[in-house]
Amino acid sequence: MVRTPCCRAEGLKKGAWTQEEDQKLIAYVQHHGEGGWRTLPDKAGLKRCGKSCRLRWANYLRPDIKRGEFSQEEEDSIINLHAIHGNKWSAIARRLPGRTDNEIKNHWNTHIKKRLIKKGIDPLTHKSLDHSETLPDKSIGHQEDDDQKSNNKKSLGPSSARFLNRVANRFGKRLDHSALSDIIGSGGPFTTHTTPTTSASECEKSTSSLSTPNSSNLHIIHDATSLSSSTFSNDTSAQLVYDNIFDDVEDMTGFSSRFLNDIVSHDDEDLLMLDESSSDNTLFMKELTMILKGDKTETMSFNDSHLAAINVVDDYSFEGIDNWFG
DNA sequence: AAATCGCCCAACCGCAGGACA
DNA sequence: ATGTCCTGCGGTTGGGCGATT
Repeated sequence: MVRTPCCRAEGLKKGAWTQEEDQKLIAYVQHHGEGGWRTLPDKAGLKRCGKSCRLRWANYLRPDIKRGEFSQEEEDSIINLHAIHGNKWSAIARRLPGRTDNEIKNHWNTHIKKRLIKKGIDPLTHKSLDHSETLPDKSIGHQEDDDQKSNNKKSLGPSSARFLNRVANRFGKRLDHSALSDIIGSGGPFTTHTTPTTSASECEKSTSSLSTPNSSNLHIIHDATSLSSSTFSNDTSAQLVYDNIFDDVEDMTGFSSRFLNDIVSHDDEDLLMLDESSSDNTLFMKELTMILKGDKTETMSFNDSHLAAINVVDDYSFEGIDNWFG
């Protein structure tokens, strides 16, 4: 396999870094900050290409890097996150403080992958390698076969349920869980089934904009990580539901459709742009709360009660929000 | 002791996409 | 609208090193 060098310039060093080079790089970054990698080597007196410097810093020299063995907890997280994100190592790394994407990728390829295969689990699909059954492994994530997908959709019922799930996920990331439960009461979708899965990744960026409905009863949570551990269930079977939900946008109508499309189709943006200071936000949340508390609910079980109740609301129940929205 | 094998992981590569002129 | 620069990402490589023969 022939490769062209990443850096065209002659005389640039490649391969392992020396201590001296490390020191130069550290000193430069500490003084000037990260960035400007292209010009950094010259300024720092390094005979390396900028890319190499960036990699060295990001994967090895950064002060916040946690070195050493991966804990069991970290490995579990990696498996779960891989089930959600696939080989999106940077996305996984963002959720494992102190670990780099490269480190996680290496650890996956050299340890976890093999271990999963040994256990008879396909590391790609997180399913049993013999295809006879889906393992009850907690790392099972978004990749399912079509049959199961269609079954899930079937049992899910009206599109509004999907919509509500998404709303629950979306808002659940921003709102204090217990506060919301107080409003909605037990059994509401916020109480048991919001998960740090797909929606968590969607929300990770969205939390930064803090376009949060305003209410004295609703507390904004800024830290998505804490939400992952405390606010949301670890029941990954729920992830399956949500991922199915997220796949299905076509049959949405009216408000839910617009709402969903906004949320679903733009992972990188927070399009639920409600002005934090606006009283409309409170109105919106009241509407939403009323719907979530609505009489027209039914309990839905999923896959032998992997899931507890999810409130399902018929589409016409969205009329209020629909009108409000638009 | 020397040769070979296999694993690990730091580093490299090409590519995609955003920012900017 | 286009081209260039720059950064970040995921896939891959290859050197180091311990284990085995």
